[in-house]
Amino acid sequence: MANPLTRKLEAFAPLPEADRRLIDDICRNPRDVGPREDLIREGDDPRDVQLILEGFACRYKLLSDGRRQITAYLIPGDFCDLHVFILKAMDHSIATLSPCRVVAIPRHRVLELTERPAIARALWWASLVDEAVLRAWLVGIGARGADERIAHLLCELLMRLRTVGLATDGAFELPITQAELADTVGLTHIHVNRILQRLRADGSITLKGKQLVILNVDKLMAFSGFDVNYLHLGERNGKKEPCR
Amino acid sequence: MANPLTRKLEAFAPLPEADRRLIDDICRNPRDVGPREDLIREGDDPRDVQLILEGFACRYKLLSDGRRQITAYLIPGDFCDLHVFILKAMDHSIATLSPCRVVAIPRHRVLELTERPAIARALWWASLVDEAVLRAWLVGIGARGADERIAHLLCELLMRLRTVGLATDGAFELPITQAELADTVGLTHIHVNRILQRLRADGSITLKGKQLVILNVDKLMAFSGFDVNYLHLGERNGKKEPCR
DNA sequence: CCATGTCGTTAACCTAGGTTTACTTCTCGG
DNA sequence: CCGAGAAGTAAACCTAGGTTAACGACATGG
Repeated sequence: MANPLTRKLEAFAPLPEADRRLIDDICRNPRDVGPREDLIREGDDPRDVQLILEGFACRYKLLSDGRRQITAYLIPGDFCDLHVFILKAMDHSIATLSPCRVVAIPRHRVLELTERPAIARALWWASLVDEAVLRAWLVGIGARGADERIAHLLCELLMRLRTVGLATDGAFELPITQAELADTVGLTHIHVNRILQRLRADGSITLKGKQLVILNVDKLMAFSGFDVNYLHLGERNGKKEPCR
Repeated sequence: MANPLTRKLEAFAPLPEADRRLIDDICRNPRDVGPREDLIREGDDPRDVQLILEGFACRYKLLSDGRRQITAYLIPGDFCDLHVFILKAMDHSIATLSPCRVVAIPRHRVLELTERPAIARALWWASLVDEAVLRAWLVGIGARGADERIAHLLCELLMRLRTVGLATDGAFELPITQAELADTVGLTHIHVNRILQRLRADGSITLKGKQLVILNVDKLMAFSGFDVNYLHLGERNGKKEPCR
C-alpha cells in the first residue's frame, strides 16, 4: 500500500517519482502511540512536524469547565503541525484517538519537502482543504440539525478515507467512541447514540464494533446536504481506486 | 492612518520600508461597494485577490433550506482569497456586511507581494491565524452557551480591530445587524437580542446604533473564557497604539 | 473465570434556545 | 416632514437536545 501522504497529495496532482521516494524516505522511522495520548499540548512549542501514518488522531480544545471540543480529525496522511516555522506556541492540543503510527519529521527534513515544487503546492492545497473542512464543520454545528450533522460528518470521513485507500464503497473503520463523536459535533453522547440508533433503524447505516457501513451513500449525502466540492479533490474525485 | 494591511502584517513582525511602500502602491485604486453585496460566490473561479480596506465583510455558506452560516468576518486588512493560485472554485461565498472599500489585486501583483520574504512570512502567519479563529468559533458554537459565545466573539472582534487601529479601549463600531450576528453564532436573532439585552442590563456592554462599548474588557474576557493566545499577536499584543 | 472498567443503550424528565406574532423604533428617500 | 421598510424588542408558547440515572454488553487483566 502506498504511503498515505503520497496518496493524499496525489489527490491534488501527481508527484514525480523522486518526490514519492523522498516521502517514503522521510517516513522511515515511525513510532507507535497508544490511544488517547497527547501528541502535543496547547502552549507547547513544537520542535518537529508530526505525520499520522496509521490510526485516528484529533485536534481539540478544553474549556475551563471541562467541556471539550474536537476541531479536526487527523487521519493517515495528515500533518499535525506545519505551523512550526511560524508560530511559537500551540493554541490547541492534539491527541490520538485510536492507536496510531506516527513519524516525527525534523524541521530540516520538512524543508526538503517544501523545496520540491510539486510537494509544496500540494501541501498548500492540503492546508486550504483543512480550512474548508473546518468551515464545513462550523456550518454543520451552527446551522444543521443533529442528525444531518452527524450524517454529514460520516460522509466527509468516507470521502477523506477513500482518498487514502482506507474505505471501499461505503465501509470504513471508525475507531472512535460515541462520546468522542459527541465532542466533535457538539452534542451529548446520549443524543449521539439516539441518532445513531435512528440512522440504523431507517437503514442508512450499519455500525457494529468499530465497523461502519453507509448502506446508501447517495441517499445519506442527499439527506445531510453533503457536497464534495469543499474537499477540492481532483477530477477523479476519489471515486475509484486508480491503481498505478 | 497607515494602510490596514500593513498594520495587520506588522502585528506579526515589522516590515521594511520598501515593503510598506509596495503595499501602499498596490492599494492604489480601490472601489466602493454597498452593503450586502456579494464579492464572490460559491462556485466562482476568482481571477484576482480582493482586499478589504474599509468596512466589514463576511464569508458565508447557504444551506438548501435557506439557513445561512457566516464562517468568518473580514475586516480592514483581510484578504478575501489567496486560494486563487491553488483552487479553481470557491466553496463558499463572500459578501459585504457594511459599505466597504475594496481593492482587487491581480494575480501578478500578488506575486510581487509574495516575493518579498517579510510579507510572504506575514501572509502565511495571517492565514494560520484565520484558521485559529475558525477553530475558536467552532469551539464557541460547539461547547459554549449562547451568552459566553457572543461575549467571546465581541472580545475577539475588539482585539482584531485594535490591531488595525479601529478600536480604542473597549469601543468600536460594529456595523452589523443582530440577524447577521445570529447567523454567525448559530442562534436566532431573537435570542441574540435577548442576550444583548442581558449583557446591557448587567453593565457588560453598551450598544446604541452601531457603536459598541465593552465596559469592562477584562471581566468580559473572563466571563467568556477568552484567551488571546490564538490570535498569535506579537509581544505588543495589540494593547497600546504603537505610534510610529 | 471472575472483577472492574469502559462503552453503549434506554427511559424519564428538564431547559436553553427556537418559533410565532406583534408592536416599536429607527433610517432614509422623496 | 412624511411614509415605508428594515432593525430591534417583547411576550407566550414549543421542541430539540441536555441531564440524570440505570442497566447491559463487552473487554481486559489478574
